[in-house]
Amino acid sequence: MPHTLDPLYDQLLARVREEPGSIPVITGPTATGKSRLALRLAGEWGGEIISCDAMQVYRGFDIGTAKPTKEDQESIPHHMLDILDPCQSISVASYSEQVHDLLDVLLVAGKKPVICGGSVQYISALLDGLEFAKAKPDPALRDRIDREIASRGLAASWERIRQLDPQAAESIDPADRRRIGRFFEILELTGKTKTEINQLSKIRGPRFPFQAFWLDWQPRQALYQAIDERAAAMFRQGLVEEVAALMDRHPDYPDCPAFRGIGYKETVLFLEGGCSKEEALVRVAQATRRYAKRQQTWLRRRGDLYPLIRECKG
RNA sequence: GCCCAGAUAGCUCAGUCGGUAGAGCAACGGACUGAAAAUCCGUGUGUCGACGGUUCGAUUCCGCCUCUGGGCA
Repeated sequence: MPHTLDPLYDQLLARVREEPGSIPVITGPTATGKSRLALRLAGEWGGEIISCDAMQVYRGFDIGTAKPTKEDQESIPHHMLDILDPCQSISVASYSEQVHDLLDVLLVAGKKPVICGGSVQYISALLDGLEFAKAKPDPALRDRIDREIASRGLAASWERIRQLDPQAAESIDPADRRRIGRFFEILELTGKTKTEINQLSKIRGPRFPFQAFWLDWQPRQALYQAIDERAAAMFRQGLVEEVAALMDRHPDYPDCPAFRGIGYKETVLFLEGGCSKEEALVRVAQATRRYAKRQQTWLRRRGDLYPLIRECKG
């Protein structure tokens, strides 16, 4: 099992020492060992960890999100964990705002932050210094727009985007309900097209001197194996019990974003009698593998990440 | 031992009234600007179980063999 992270840690440390003023950012697909690396770095430095994970923000969602343990959190201060109830939602914009504010505070206090997590869109927003324009989503509006799209038809809705904003139409697939909806949401909220809004949310470059690392395993098959093992371990550690308790506490769980996380939606399905426990495990592992792949796709196109690759043989 | 049904992509299967084949899932690649662990797009050559026969031509029809499932002894 992964005790071979030592050489990678040495690389990490060496790079970090070369740029003393920088803020290390450790990212990569799930189950690669990011947290361990971050913990060790922060431990050695007396630093504090800022989690970059869209699911670990939820209180009570521990096993399925592979949240750092109580002991880890006691030994090293962690931020951005357990800040929301499962029915609240988080977004790139609010995440990056909060982290920017947090970084200001920590740096003034002379702390050494280490950012760590696999929510690559959030990481990207930080590294690029995206400024999000005021187009704050509104659930009621969203609901109404969804209904309108349903009655008008997806194709017709997309066609309307093409007329209003040809440039946006190019990056929105005609079958992408979510983005088509978001387009009209932005339009109603701001009176502007998506392209206009994106120009306002321009990339101004990072606000802090980040130094980003991409932790990954080679070949991908090895990572998949680790993912399968971790999924099984989550069930052994009591994922089902955790989810059952959370469902009890939140009767409106079907509408809560946290219950849509990997490991949670499958376990909910099992608890509702929709599949066997074995089937649920298979699905969790599968969804996690797909997720890891999407994370890699995202990271691959960035040119500013220092790779920390664990080569797995046999 | 006999009878029946199968054997086709990594998996589950469809199909070719004889002109060498296609779905779902997986896998792989990609997109992403306030839901992102989300949402969505693209990619299908595989001794069509083995050997023989019929045929211009067999994965398809026939024979035989092997294996699998079921039934009868």
